[in-house]
Amino acid sequence: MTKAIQSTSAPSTRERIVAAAARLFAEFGFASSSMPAIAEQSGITAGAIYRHFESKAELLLEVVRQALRSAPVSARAREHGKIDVTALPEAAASYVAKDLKMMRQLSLEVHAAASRDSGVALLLSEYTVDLRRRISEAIASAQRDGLADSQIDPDLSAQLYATMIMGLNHLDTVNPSLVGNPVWRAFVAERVSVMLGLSSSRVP
Amino acid sequence: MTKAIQSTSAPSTRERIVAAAARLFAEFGFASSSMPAIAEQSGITAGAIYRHFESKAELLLEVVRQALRSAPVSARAREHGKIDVTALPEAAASYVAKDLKMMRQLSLEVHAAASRDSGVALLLSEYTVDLRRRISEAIASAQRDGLADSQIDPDLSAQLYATMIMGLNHLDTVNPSLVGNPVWRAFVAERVSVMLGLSSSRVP
Amino acid sequence: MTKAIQSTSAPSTRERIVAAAARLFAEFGFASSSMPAIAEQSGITAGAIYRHFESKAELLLEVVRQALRSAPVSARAREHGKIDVTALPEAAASYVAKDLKMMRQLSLEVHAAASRDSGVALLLSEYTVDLRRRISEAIASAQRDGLADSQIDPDLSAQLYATMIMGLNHLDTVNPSLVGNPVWRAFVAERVSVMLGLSSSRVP
Amino acid sequence: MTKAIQSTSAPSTRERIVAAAARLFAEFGFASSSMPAIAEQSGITAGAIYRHFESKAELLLEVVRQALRSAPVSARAREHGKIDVTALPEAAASYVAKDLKMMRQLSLEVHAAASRDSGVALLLSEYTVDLRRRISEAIASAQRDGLADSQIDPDLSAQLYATMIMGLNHLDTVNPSLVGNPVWRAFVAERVSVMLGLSSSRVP
DNA sequence: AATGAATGAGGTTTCATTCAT
DNA sequence: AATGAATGAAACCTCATTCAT
Repeated sequence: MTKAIQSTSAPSTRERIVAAAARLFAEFGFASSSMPAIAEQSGITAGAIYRHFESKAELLLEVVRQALRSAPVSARAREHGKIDVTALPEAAASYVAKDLKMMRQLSLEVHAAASRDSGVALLLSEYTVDLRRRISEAIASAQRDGLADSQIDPDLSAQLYATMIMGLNHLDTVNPSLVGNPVWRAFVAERVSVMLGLSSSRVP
Repeated sequence: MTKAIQSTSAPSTRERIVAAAARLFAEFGFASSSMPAIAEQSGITAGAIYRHFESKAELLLEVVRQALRSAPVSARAREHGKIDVTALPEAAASYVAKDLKMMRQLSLEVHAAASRDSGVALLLSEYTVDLRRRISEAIASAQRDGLADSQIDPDLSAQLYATMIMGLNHLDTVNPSLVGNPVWRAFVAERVSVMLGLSSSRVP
Repeated sequence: MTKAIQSTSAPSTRERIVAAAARLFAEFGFASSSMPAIAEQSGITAGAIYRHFESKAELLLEVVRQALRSAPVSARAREHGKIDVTALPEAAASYVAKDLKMMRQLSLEVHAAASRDSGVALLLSEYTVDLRRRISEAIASAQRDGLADSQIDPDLSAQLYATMIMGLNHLDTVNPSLVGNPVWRAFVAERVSVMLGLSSSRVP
Repeated sequence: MTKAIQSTSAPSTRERIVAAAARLFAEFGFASSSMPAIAEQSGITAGAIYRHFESKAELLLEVVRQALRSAPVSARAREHGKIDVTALPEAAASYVAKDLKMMRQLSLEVHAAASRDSGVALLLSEYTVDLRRRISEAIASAQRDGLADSQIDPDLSAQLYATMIMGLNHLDTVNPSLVGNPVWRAFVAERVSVMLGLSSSRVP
């Protein structure tokens, strides 16, 4: 209750720092986002950040934690407890939305950071391993229900799904004109569906 | 001809600089790769780099140019002139090879750089636009020949193919255990084939 | 009376601050002992120190005051009113005791501070001038009683005695293996005695 | 030869840095001497120091090395190879000279640094151990020649001599009025002689 | 009396770049 | 073509101190 109220009321300094850092990390990358710049965006001084985070690396970890918590897939999963396999294609397609640009860039930055910071790597690994398992289970369950092609390995399928999502995070760089494009969005959903063996494309 | 000879003989200083920069950019990122570090890896001094490149940004451009030139897809395309659509799934699958780790990381770094450096963005855009066009044409051609599902938009298909490849570049971070895994490799090829509508997965 | 009770009961915050500061100054030096570190050792916050001391320099002064008050030589002198010359060699020798390490280090830090802070210099000067005068008088008195070689200038002798004590403060750095060594301790007492002309080393 | 010439010709940047650092360390202490301050005294920028020394700690080590090399006792010893015991009292007395103030302060700072920096501690230890051994041997040799009281342990005597010298380094703080005072100087020489058992003060 | 957030200055160090040699 | 010294800016971080609570 208190939490809910806080999240809508004026953000605390700590929250402002994390938000500013996330924004800057997404836009300029971790290495090119200076503590003074983050401080300025937070309305405080660089030194003050150290009242809230031990180091820049610690701040990065918090940004990563929040980013993972608010990722579209995990958000949906949290609500429903179990992942609904029929929602997967649309979940992937939702990554092309215009207003998720910062989320996409931040996601890429998180992955880049993971290959350079073991703390981030651990966080990300825990997250992806868990998510992959749940997607895999959802697919397997769908296969048992006859809703998905049971010839396809669920684990690898989940992995390929995650791979595609990582690819979609590059949309702004690879083809900005498709950002927010509804035709492209529908196309992604439909092809991912086929890729996962969900579409009964084999009806005569 | 001269080039071919040079590439097998002892590399010139310029080549050594570019190779060192590519390696470091891939491993640590552009911002975290210092000119002294690049120089050291090249066997020279930081100041000497400026005899060959005007600035660090210029060096980045050259690294990007060479990276694009040696990307698996474009390499294949250069040889055959036209892209063979049936080779596309295997080309994508080849991205999971163990010895391409640096290429994958460099590819990601190039895309990250593109979102921050307009020069890199231009180079990358020219490259991807051209590649996408050729893939699109290859798919369209295959469709006319009855080798591919003609219900699928070739442009969007090419785009999705490129997206998947970008996703595959993240393999080392997302699931290192799959790197070089032949089962995964075959799976990727097969599912990409389906995704592009190349497989006659429709039972007779 | 009140003091005596306090010194055995739980120490006041002020006392804890001074004790913590003395410990840290002795170990790391004044400049390298931060207010937050002193606060932490005192079980309070840095800001709280300023309720008790105007500044770090003021805190240093108080530490110096207490250090001078509790120095072995001055402590003995306070008790007996007058200095007993025959006790001087043993007083010097007592500086090598194992449990006085912190006192030695603090003494050195006080002297170092004196050469950089005029307030400390004044305090130290008052202390040493007074002490030297009393030692000198004790020696002169002993000379009149035929207990000391009267050929030796009492003032310079007192000065040399103080010099030797400063040297002994360096024992931990100069030769840690001698700390607490009883042979060394006896040697120091005996030689200082000779140095001051107290020993009738002249064979009859 | 070349060295001798260099030491009189214009000093190199490195030499200027070390000299400036020694001066500042002596006056303000290591912790309170900033790299910008050292740089300014050397006529360069703070960053430039790092072309010559890896870190501030490394610079300290070099300052210590040179300080030990140019200490009066070691200088004398280097010239003559062996230490002449009859010169010891005068060597100690020479520490009170007016123009050695910086040397005294630097010596104290070196000892202070030794208790906080293991690198310095090692350097200092090697130096003092060696010096003590040679003084001890000189005393023992003198005892065999009947020039010194053979009742006195040479090792402890050498130790006490070193202790006295450390005490003399505090002259500027303890009693500035004695700096350069010839009477004091003679007194020190005479009493140290007695302390070491060199004076035949026992003649009837 | 004490906390904890904040500031502003300053600390060490790195870096892209220039230039005399 | 290359070195090595140097600069000036900027990086991360710490600290003495203040102040609202």
